[in-house]
Formats: sequence, C-alpha cells, structure tokens
Amino acid sequence: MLDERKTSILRAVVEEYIQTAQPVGSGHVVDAPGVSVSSATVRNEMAALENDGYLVQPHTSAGRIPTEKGYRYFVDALQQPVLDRSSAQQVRAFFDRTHGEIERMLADTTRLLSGLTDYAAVVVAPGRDATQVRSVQIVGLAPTTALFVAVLADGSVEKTTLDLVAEVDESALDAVTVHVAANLVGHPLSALGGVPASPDPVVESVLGRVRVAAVDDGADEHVFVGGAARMVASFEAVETIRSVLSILEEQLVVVSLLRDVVDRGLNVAIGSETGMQPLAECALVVAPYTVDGEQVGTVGVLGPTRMNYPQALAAVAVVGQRLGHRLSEG
Amino acid sequence: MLDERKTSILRAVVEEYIQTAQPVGSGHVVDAPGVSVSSATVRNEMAALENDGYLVQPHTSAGRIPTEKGYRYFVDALQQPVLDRSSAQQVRAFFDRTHGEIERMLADTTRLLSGLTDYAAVVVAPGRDATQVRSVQIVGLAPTTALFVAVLADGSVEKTTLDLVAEVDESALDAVTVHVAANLVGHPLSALGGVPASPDPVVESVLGRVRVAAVDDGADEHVFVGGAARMVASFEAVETIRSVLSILEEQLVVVSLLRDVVDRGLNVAIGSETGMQPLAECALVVAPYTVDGEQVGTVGVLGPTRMNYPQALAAVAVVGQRLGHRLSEG
DNA sequence: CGTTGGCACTCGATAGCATCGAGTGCCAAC
DNA sequence: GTTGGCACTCGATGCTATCGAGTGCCAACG
Repeated sequence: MLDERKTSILRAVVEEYIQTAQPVGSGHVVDAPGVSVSSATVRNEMAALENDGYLVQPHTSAGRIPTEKGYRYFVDALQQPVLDRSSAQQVRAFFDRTHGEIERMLADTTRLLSGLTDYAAVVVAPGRDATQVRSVQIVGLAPTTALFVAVLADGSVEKTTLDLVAEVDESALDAVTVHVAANLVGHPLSALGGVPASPDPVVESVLGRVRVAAVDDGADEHVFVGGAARMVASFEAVETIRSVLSILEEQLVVVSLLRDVVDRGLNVAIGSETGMQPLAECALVVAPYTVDGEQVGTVGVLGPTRMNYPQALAAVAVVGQRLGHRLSEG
Repeated sequence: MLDERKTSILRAVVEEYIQTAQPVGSGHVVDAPGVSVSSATVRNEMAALENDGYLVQPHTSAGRIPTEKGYRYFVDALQQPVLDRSSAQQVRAFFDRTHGEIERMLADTTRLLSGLTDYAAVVVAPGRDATQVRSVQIVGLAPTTALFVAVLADGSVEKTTLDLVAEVDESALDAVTVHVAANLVGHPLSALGGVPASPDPVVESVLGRVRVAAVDDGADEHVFVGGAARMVASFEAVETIRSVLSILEEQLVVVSLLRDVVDRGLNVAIGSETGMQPLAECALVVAPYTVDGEQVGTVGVLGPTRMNYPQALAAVAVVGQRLGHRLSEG
C-alpha cells in the first residue's frame, strides 16, 4: 500500500507522537531508520501521506499528527511485538505467585496489565459455558425467597435469587436441589434449561423459577476493570476523562464492546473503530484467552489513540496467554 | 462561637462558593438573609472571619473562599437537612422496585446515591458477623484444592479456596461439610474459629485449612463504588482526579477510611479530616445503616470540599435509612 | 526525474503592556 | 457600630510585537 520509505516516515511520526504528544515536523524524522533523505524530501512525502489520509496538521505550518488511518497502518505493519525483559519477568512472577479465588486473580490481572501499560485494563471472566457445574444447592432465605447456588469447576460461584410464588419448606427445596444436581452436575450451567420436568408439582414450580432466573442472568458476563486512574493521565480534557470513565463503569457496555471487537477479528480498535462515540480518542487492545483450547474470555487495555501499541500488544498477548495457561492447569 | 451575623455571612459565602466555585465578594453577600447591613460592614466582618481562619483570599483584593474550618462551621451549623421532593421520590421508587441479589442491590444503591448528588458514592456491605450462616458446603475442585462456600441469611455467599496438604476424596470433604455445618449453621461466619476439632484426622486437617482461610479473608469487607465519573466534573486538575481515583480503586483503603470516619463519630469529613493526603480537596459524607437495630454497614458520597453539603447529607441519611429498612425486612 | 538547499511564509506560543473591573482596606462622617 | 467614599490591588482580558518550529514551493543539481 505504501512504499518502504513512506512506511518508515509514518512509523517515525507515530512513534515520536506517541512519546511526546506533540505534532512531529519533518526535521525530527530525517534521522529515523529507513529515512536517509533530506528534510525537504520528507516534507514532500509527508504532504503525500497527508493527502492519503494518514496524517493531519493541527494547523498550517505545524508538524503532523497521525490519523486513525495512520495508526491503523502503523499497527498493521507491526511485526509481532515482544515484551521487554523486565515486564516479561513481572508477568511470570505474577502468575507463579497468584492463587486463590478466581475473581481475585482476575482482578489482580487487571492491576498487572494496567501496571505494565499505564492504561486501564479489563478482563472478561470465563463464560458460563466454559466450565462444568460441580455442585448445586438451593437454600431458603425467607418464606418465599430462596437462593440458587452453583459451584463451578473453575472455583467460581453463581447464584440467583428465586422469588417463589408460595411458601416452600426446606425439605421441598432439598428435593429440588437433588433433582437439579442430578441433572446438572458435570454439565455447563447453560444445561439448566434442559433439566427435565419433575413429577412433583411443588418441585416443578420451584424449577420453573430456576429456569427463568438462569435465562435472566445468563447474559451478564463478569468483567473486571482496573487501573482507570492510570489512564486518566493520558488525557488532558476533563470532559474526555469523564465520558471514558462513564463507559468503563457500565459492565454490560464493556463486555459487549470487547466481544464486538474480538468478533470482528481485531486485536486493536482505534478511535471510531470501537464503535462508541465517547471512545473517539481511545484505542483498545484485546486478546482472547483460551482454556483447554477454547476461547473463554478476553483481556484488554484501554488507552488514548496515541497509545504505545507495541508495548500494549505485547503485554496483552502475553498476559492473555499466561492467564489461559494458569486457568487450564486449574 | 460566631455571632449570628457572622454566621449568616459565612453561610452566604459557603453557599455561593459551592454554586459558583468563584471567590465571593462582599457585594454578593449583602442581600443574603440575616445580613441587612452595607457591603462595608460585610467587608469588616469578612476580614474578621479571615482572621479567625474561616475564610481565605486567593490573593489580595479578590473575594473570599471558605477554609476547611469554614466548611466545618457551616456544616455544624446546619439544621437537619431534608431531601427535596423529587429526590425523595426517586429514593422511594428505588427501594420499592429493587430486589434480587444483595450485591447487585448495593451496587445499584451507589448509582442511586451518585445520581442524587453528582458525586462518587460508596456502600460498605454488611459485615460478616451481621448475619447468620444458612448453609455450608465444601466442594473439591482439584485433587488438592477445595472450595469452602457459605450461604448467609442475607443472600450473600462467601467462599474461600482451600489449598489442601494432601489429596482428599469427596466423601471426606462431605464429612467435613457435615461437621462444619453442624457447628456453624445458625451462627455468624466468625464462629468458624470456634468449630470444635474433629476426631477424624483427615477431617481435622481440612478443618485447619478452613480456619486459617477464614481468618485471612475475615478482614476484607466488601465495598461498592459507583459514579466516580460524575465526581470527575467537580475538579479541574487532572492530577487531582488521578489521585482521587487511585484511592477509590483500593477497596481496603476505602473501607478503612469510612470506618475511621464513622468511628470518630463524624458524618462529614472535610479535606484533611479524611486523614488522606490525596483527598485534601475532597469531602466525604457518610451514614451508617442498621439492620435489626445494629450498625452493619456504611453509605457515603465523596466529592469536592465545595460540596453541596445539605443535599449530600440529606441524600446519604435517607438512603442509609432506607437501605437499612430494606435489608431488615429481608 | 527524484532529491535537495534555499527561502518566503504561516501561525501558535510567549512576552510585554495597557486597560478593565471586581473587590479590598481604610477613614471620616453619620 | 455602621456607612459611603475613595484610593489601591491584582487577576483577567486584549492588543501588539517577536520568536521559532515547521511548511510549501522552486530552482538547481546529479
């Protein structure tokens, strides 16, 4: 698409702009690798790059800034970035050390990722269907309220409140527990829909509630966000900060955003590529992680469009891979 | 402490500064209620208030800004503030409508509070000891890993990973479950420490792990933070925003901060009263809530020192009270 | 013909300076 | 004790000059 020299120039502009946040002039590019020409030639090339939509000038006679298209080309031209030694060491140390609740581990993973990149980090927990139910229990809380609790093989616990239509005593709830357990343990939680009807009408009425609740809750995947404070420093307009934080506060939005990006086969979404207007000045780097060969979740970082893409890509890739390994071994 | 007129003037200055964020001059105060004197007299009084440390001038010949001491006096002089009709209606509607998981309910409560005040809201969940254990279960996850799960009467679920020293089969874990359940159901979770030893050495070894884990996890109370994005608009320095967000991201810090303030018998902590340097420009309004007559948790809002205290105090008080009621009825 | 040094030009940033006005402190008079 | 009057302060605003990084263009060169 672009000849070698234009590519080198574009890369130099992007790299310097990422570092300094200042428009980059032709003079700064001449001693970049792959650019052994004078500044006048660079100027000509940069004018061409602007014409083609890779760069813009904030105003006449200023340096150039990459456009979304420019960042996109830069990212696509990147060869597989590798994580620097000390970061890699940090990741290794983290996954060697971490243990305990899966939720805490995922939350800590966001801190790790955020610390590596200085941007906000997100981790989408493994989906319901990625793991089997180990144990089921229905516990009465109030005369007409019960709690459905399922322990999954990965150590997570799912629960749903059941609003019962009539009073149900403990023994009946125990019967429901036994019935559900017999049909659910060893299967993914989504198999709840396939639990056969019970001949006992009381059991069956509770069962109805369980099925309904399972469908209601099935949609919301758990997501962990960390290091939002770090990302703040990358922006200077308070209004931008506010709108980005608003997005991060809405778990549903974050989950669907990540899913959407992954589904489009991207590992980077730049500005409007995110599909969210408040993220126009942001870029999102994501990587799915796999447990036992199956994609079950996603890790990612959210930062400004002038993000350190090589670093972020490398960090997200390595953390995603390690996280998958860690979860696979159980 | 201050005569009536000085109090009126101080109140007028605080109220206007809260609204405008601009230094308030003597001219703006003359037509405030309780101040029927000329601007010259107001000037004299304001000079006195400055001398006594209630006001400061950003620079000579500018209006005045309240100091922490000024805000403190203003807050202490406030009669019980009442919530405006529409907000009260909003609160009532929320608590009539809300149901389901207690965690979701508490998280939604932060959204409610944040929406009412336009500041960040925090809710500390009821402590472990405030509610009884309804059900206990120990589930094996891996050969040497098990999960201790306890369902509490308020619908919350506590869990802890157990790293076992040796392989323990299902039937042994079931024996532990039965043993623990017999001694724990009906008691608060803290009674775990008092579970008697078991004659069976295998059961006893697992039991040891359970006791250790219970102590480790006992400290961390759950806290929900919401509406951080809203609060951002109250500040203009990005660095301030960053440091405040950093605080809010650390659950332990938030919990101990709230506990500390409540323990000091305060319902408002202004600036340095919070005891946290990064919150020097913030104020915290808190209210404990009670379930069955016992203080079990706290709600609060965090905003700038130039916070709308009457509104925030009223909102926090009402939401705390309603939340307590809601949780009491189960 | 691509490359290059040269050059006029642009325009934001910075600094200096006058002006404006909100607000103050002080004082004499009521 | 209160008040109107008044000189004064000082940030904010606006204007102008200057500076300099960077540009576009062009003629000359290999």
